[in-house]
Amino acid sequence: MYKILVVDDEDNIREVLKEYAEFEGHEVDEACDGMQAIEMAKNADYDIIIMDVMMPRLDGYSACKEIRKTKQTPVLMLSARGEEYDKLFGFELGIDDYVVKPFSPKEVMARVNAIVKRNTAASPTPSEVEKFEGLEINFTSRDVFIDGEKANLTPKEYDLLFYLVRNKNIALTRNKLLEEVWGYDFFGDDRTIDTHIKMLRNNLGPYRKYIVTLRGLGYKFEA
Amino acid sequence: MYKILVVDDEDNIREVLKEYAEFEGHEVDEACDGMQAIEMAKNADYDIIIMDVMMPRLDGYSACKEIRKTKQTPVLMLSARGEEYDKLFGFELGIDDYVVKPFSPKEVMARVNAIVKRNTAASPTPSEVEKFEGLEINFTSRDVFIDGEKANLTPKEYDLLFYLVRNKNIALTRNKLLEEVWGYDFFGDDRTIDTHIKMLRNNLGPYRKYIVTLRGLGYKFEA
DNA sequence: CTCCACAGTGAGGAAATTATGAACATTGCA
DNA sequence: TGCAATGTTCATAATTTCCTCACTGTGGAG
Repeated sequence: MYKILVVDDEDNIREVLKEYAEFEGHEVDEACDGMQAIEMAKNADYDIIIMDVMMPRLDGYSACKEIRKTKQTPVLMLSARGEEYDKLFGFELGIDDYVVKPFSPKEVMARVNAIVKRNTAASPTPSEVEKFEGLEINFTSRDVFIDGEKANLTPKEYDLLFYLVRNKNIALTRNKLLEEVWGYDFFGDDRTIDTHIKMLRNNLGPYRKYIVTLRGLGYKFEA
Repeated sequence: MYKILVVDDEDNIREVLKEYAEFEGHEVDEACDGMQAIEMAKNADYDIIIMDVMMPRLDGYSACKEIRKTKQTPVLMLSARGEEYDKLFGFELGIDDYVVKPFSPKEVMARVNAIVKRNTAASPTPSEVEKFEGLEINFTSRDVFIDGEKANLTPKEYDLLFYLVRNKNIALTRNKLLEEVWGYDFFGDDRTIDTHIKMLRNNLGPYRKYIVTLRGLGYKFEA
């Protein structure tokens, strides 16, 4: 899912792009002109900005130039035919790509995907880590360390722990856990959860205290 | 000055591009089809390859795929109208951009400049050699040394190892591996991965320990 | 204090997953 | 074309993990 800013003064173009992008599961904000675009781009982190060249108040190139002063957000330009000079100009400004009107939303989204992919591929995935005293959980490498020592959890134990931690301080019913960790199609014994909780607790050593039993309800990871 | 390889079966297109590029001070080689392009791309380091999609003997996509196995040379595709699906396909293959025929040489050169600029500016030389004890991996020369001795890996084994190492300490699912190493269009058996992991491990000798099995998930290179 | 519904535990067979070897298919090349 | 190397599939073996179940422990309502 990307966060996309669509900037165009024509309502129907914004609408078409927004619809298509949301259909693909992205989140879309809109702006009507360059000034508004600058404002919005500064206040939020977009994965990409799709912007028209010709707009009232402030054109796309100037807006791009201004935005680039503070953010490296990739920009895909929409331009009318016969603006070749401007295109060249655009690349120098650091525009990532442009599409000539009229375009198909499909083509635009294909380019959006290409650009964002290119942009994010370069950064080496910061590992996601949670720490609670000597209990360290690394979601990226799928490691759990207890006082510096690597715990040897089974797949279900990992899944269960990860789910509990991702939802820390939230009361989780047995049903919820079964559904989320075991899958909606699991129709097994309730004791199954208890058993895995037991194993998990054993594996967590002194940090078993974080897993709290909620009598009559389920469990909770309390941090 | 860039070193450019122009690949197209139509003489006049090659000629026009060559002329324009040389006018801008670049050095241009030519190839008439995919096979020839692969050959030339392997024997020289181009800053960019401009390649037609439709060609006799071997099409542009296949050639691109093949070239990308050994080199990271950026590729700009030339395609005829009405190949929208292929465009999408192209981006997934790692094509950097494409231009739809008929195009103006000026537009093509603008994109060439943008791509080469992007490629040389954005990449702060990711370390091309990785070492783990006596296991040395050279991404550039595609060599693997084990205690100073060169390992004789098959192409797939290289690909797999390189991908694992490039994503070291990240839990990789089987699907992810299939998608990234085999390609999204591979619809084969999951056990295929296991087999290659096995061979890779055998080839790594004492350093097989770096490849960790994540039961229920996939594998990980743990350094 | 007693009861009892609910939680914790231990163990073994069932089930799932991975490792491996070999057959088979494909590719590249002489 | 035929050989050699590589890649894929598949059946089987080797592991590991999961689940069930009977039993024990326990908190708190009454």
